[in-house]
Amino acid sequence: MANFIDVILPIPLQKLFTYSITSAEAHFLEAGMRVSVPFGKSKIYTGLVYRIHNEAPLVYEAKEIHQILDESPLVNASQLNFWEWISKYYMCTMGDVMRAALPNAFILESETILTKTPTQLNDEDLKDDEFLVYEALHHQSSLKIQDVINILDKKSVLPVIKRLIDKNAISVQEEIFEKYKPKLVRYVKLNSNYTSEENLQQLLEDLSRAPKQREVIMTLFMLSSKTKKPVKVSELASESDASSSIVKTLIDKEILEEYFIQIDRVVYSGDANEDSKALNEHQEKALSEIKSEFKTHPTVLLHGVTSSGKTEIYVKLIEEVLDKGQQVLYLLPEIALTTQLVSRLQNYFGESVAIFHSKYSSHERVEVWQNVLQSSKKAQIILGARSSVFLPFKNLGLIIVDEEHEQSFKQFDPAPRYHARDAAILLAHMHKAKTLLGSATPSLESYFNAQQQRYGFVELKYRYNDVLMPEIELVDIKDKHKRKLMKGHFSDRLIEEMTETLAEGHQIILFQNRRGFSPIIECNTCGHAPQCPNCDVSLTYHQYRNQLRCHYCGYNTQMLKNCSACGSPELDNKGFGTEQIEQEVKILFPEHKVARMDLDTTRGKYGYEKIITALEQQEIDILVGTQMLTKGLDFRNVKLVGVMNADNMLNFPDFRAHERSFQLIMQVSGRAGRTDKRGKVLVQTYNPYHNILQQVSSNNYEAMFKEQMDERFNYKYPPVYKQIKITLKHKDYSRVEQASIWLGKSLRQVFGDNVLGPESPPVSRIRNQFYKNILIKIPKKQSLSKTKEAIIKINNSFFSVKDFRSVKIILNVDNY
DNA sequence: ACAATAAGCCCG
DNA sequence: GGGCTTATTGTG
Repeated sequence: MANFIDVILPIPLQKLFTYSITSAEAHFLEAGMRVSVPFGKSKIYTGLVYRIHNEAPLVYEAKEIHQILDESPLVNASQLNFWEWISKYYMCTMGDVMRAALPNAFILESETILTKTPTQLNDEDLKDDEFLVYEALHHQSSLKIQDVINILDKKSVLPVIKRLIDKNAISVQEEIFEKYKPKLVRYVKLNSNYTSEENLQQLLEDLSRAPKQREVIMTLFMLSSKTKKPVKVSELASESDASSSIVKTLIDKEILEEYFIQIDRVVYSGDANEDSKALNEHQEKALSEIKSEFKTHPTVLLHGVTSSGKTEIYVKLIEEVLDKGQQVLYLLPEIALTTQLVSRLQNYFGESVAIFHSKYSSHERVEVWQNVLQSSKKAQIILGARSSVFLPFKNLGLIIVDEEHEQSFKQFDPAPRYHARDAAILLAHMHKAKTLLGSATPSLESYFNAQQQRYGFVELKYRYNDVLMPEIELVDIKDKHKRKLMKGHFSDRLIEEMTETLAEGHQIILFQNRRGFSPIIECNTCGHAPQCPNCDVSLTYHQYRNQLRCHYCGYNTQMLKNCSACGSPELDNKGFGTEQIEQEVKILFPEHKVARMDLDTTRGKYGYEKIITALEQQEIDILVGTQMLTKGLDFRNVKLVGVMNADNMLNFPDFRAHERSFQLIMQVSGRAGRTDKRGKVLVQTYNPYHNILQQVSSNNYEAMFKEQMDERFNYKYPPVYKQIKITLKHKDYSRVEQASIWLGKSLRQVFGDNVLGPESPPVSRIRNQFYKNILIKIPKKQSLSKTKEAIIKINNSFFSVKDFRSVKIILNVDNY
């Protein structure tokens, strides 16, 4: 009987692909193993075995696989179920899920390698560019495609290569490379020839004329007797104060023997050196409530005010799950994965904590993956960002989603556009595990679910040590402007409070939301603002490099000296970003240290940590920053938080703008006064009577929830209705316009008034592509899966229209 | 008239 | 996604 496998390929294609295998291979292969397979004319891809069967494809002859890449499954059966769910729910292909789920290093791709053929050719037979490539092959044995691109200095090199092949000058091979290389550490030991006492004596005598080498041998004895462990080359070299070349000489003389041991890149060498803290009465109560809620609900929402000590409660729950021998996933927004929290958990749980996030190299991710797959001791607790829901858990007992309201749990681009919180709840369900959602400002949808009894609900209203919530004061800057009490963007009240706080030796955080409000340049004479050539936005000014940059495509240019429209040299800085606030603070408080935290200053791997540490060590008096400031940081000495302008977030055109503003201001406020003295928050606004600001200042989540839910109900927004956003994109404006009108019409025939648009988004052109959006609102009682089926059907007929085939369609389920 | 480039198509 | 075929555009 013939054997076949269905394979997932990491490309955005709807179907699985069938390959034929031998019966021996059929015997060996299991679902979840990787195979390399030929695809198309020449490429070799990494595929993941999805199904093994005997059903020969009817309309084509299946190709044979190239090679088996794993000895045991890399992906387990429950993960494949999870992938399937993601792909169905978020309307993407299995290939998309595979790309997101597997660490990059697992997905091997072949590379085309050129080599010279033995045939002798006359140089006159070759054209100039062909000759260049041919000549290069005389100097090195093989060339990659990229090398040829560099040699010829142009993009389309394939025709040249093709001609060379035709002339029999070169041949090409496809090679695949393992991307993951285990990290090896070099160790040394004494060659076995010298283990006997007499040989050793002889050796030391022989070396008497090479004192350095003798010294090294003596150090080796000393080290190995002291530590009773293998001795690293690096250790030996530094301990004996000898260069590594002396060690090498000894190895060459076969006196020492080198060997390699594979080690983990991600190691935490410390032990669990702290017991978990005893809980206070409020925490204790919350903990027991959570446990009793878990008896009736798989998911529980913990609403605990900032610095109420949620983490300690998590730690207690984790301890219990670990005792049962189960794994724990602790999800956090990317940005909140700070050393602060990591080292806190490592103190409690030692090396059983593994960390997984995007700043990790692909090699480090492979190691975490392997540890989880083998249910290794080193990975009992995974602390990770959204992509860690894809790790190969076997025996998951608990998922904690901290800062549950954070929108960064939702992936926007590329597909799969999944929400890690929602995916986590499903993942927990598959493992019969529990999920705990925690937040000081829960998302409306989670709070709503808790009210509807879909989730259990526990509240924690008291801050740790009964510290008071900060006092929130609204400052009317419209009035301040009128009475000329503003200095730049600072009201007299804010300056007063800042002066006082600094005099007391405390620190200040100033929050400026960058969103939709970046510093743009405008000509004072004609009002012209420089635009991005590829996108429909004004360029923003970045002082630190004196550049104009586009936030959408990364286009940048030197700051202009004159207006490009009228030539006037008077260019003015409109709007204010963090940079400008920083400047103003420096002028207002020249004797204090000011720092800035935003995307620009935290770019490097440790950029973020550096600023945090500086703040903790009180090297910074005033920190100016964006959203980043809001994420679960614990600064003892910050007593004042200033929100520079609350209005630009409130007025943001998005149905969640109000909810977000509330969450954001509450979260920054939480940074103030975490210990003894009560903190203070000043919120500058043009509209102090705005309901959201009133709710913020009275710390009234319930009122906010109620009012926002009314709005969501009236305007059919989530969580009352679900929604799917369809984005069309093409480089030809009239093409997208036509296509979107057609699609809108077809959708309306099925969904009626629940289809909104098509509409051009606020930024309607990005990277020279024009965009149109269509929004589909889905009532609670309407079946989500039927809705999706209908959309897919309409999509299919859309693509059967020849003119629309080149239009890209992006489906975004739960686009919020 | 031709080549360089873009668009369209399909892969098992 | 990429390689190959076919259509389109630019250029001497």
